[in-house]
Amino acid sequence: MQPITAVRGFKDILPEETGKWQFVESKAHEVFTAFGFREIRIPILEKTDLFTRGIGESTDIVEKEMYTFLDRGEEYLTLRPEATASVIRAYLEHSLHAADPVAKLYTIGPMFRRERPQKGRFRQFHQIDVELLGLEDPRTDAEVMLMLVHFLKSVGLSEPSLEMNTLGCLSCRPAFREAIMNFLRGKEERLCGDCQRRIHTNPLRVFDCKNEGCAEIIREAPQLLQYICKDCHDHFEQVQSALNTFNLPFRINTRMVRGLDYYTKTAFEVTTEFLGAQNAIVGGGRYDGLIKELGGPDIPGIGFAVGFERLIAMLPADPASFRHDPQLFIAALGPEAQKYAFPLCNRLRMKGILTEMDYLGKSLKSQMKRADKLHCRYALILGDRELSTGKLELRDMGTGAQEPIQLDGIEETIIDYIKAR
RNA sequence: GUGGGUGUAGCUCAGUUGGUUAGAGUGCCGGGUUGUGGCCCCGGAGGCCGAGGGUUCAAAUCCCUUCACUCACCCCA
Repeated sequence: MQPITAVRGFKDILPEETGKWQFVESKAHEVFTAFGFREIRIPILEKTDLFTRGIGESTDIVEKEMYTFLDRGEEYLTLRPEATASVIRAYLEHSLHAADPVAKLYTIGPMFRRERPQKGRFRQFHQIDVELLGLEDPRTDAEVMLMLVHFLKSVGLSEPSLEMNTLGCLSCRPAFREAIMNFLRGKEERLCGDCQRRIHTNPLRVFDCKNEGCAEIIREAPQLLQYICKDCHDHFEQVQSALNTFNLPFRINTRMVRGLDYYTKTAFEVTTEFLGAQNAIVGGGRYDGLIKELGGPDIPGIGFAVGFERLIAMLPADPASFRHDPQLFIAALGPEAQKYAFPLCNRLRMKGILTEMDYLGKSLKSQMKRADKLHCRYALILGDRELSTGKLELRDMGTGAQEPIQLDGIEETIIDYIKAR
């Protein structure tokens, strides 16, 4: 019988790794809370229409990557491929905009896209998703990017490289799109196959084609900045000047485009060279038309999504700060000592001391080995001899120093020792 | 969806031109005299050599199929 394995592209996160996950999550809560964002938890399953309307029908995500199924022959449901649409759905469904026009929300959880797995890309992956709804002030764009970089630094990335661009808005982008299509017409045969297709689906994507021939052609193409409306232009300038007030380094990348249709004006990314082809660890931008598109009032928004696995992959291997090593190992010898050790062990745990003991009646040597393997800070040696004299041995596993401590009041003594370090 | 690479012990990998009971390191369990971890030494457990078929006296090794993993294209976080 073949054992059952996990589904392709779906990963177990083992105890060895979860320390890092908890660390990153706690930093996210800490930083986002300081900036006035509050957590929202939303379902993993949504009606399919939410994504076809939100993300854009002709995007790759919607066209071929969604886990969609017909629920009991009644309606189509989809495992969410991203979080923004769901957050906005919840925001509208509970009329959060009526209670307060400004909502600052974040959520952390799994997303699902049926792509071919590779380094940094899984079918179930996790995102830290942040959304700021109800403000179109360019300072909020800068503030969100500042918070993002601050968060990345606080988990240990040294110099996150922030790239930014403007994508224009619903009033100026169509004109630009038209200009690009005109420019590319007649040059089809010099473009790669993918780009020939893109001319009709999403001509802006030709800008970030890695094919050299396409890059050469596109170099002479019209630039968005020539077509952008005054409003978008001013917005872009003001975002930059706000970033400069924080001395936040950023690079303008006019070739950056976004894969989701809803983005307008500011778009940004944080990339890394350590992840191979999947180099984006954060993607985000403004989406001033999306809320209206999803049936709500005309409310602006901006947000970003951090690829959790990609971020984790950049963190140092296994610093002690991610681990939860036991503070004490009780090495009990013989049945009498065991009888004493068992309640002591659990009482200490209830006082918050990470305590382990042996249940197999092993030799002292073997118990000490286990204490060492678990990286325990102290070992408490408790045998019949100690029980009769009332003096136990407390061994510091780091230094090897060992000293007698009184059986009376042992819980308090141990707690004092552990807190003193 | 399209290419390339790889599947041998829990993990990382050897395994010659096909040739007896398939190896190492690491991890695990035990031991190196009475009750003390790390280093060292000794012993033990643990493999349908990814799965199925074929060639052959003989297959981990050659051929076919399939599955899985992985990297890249694509796409994106």
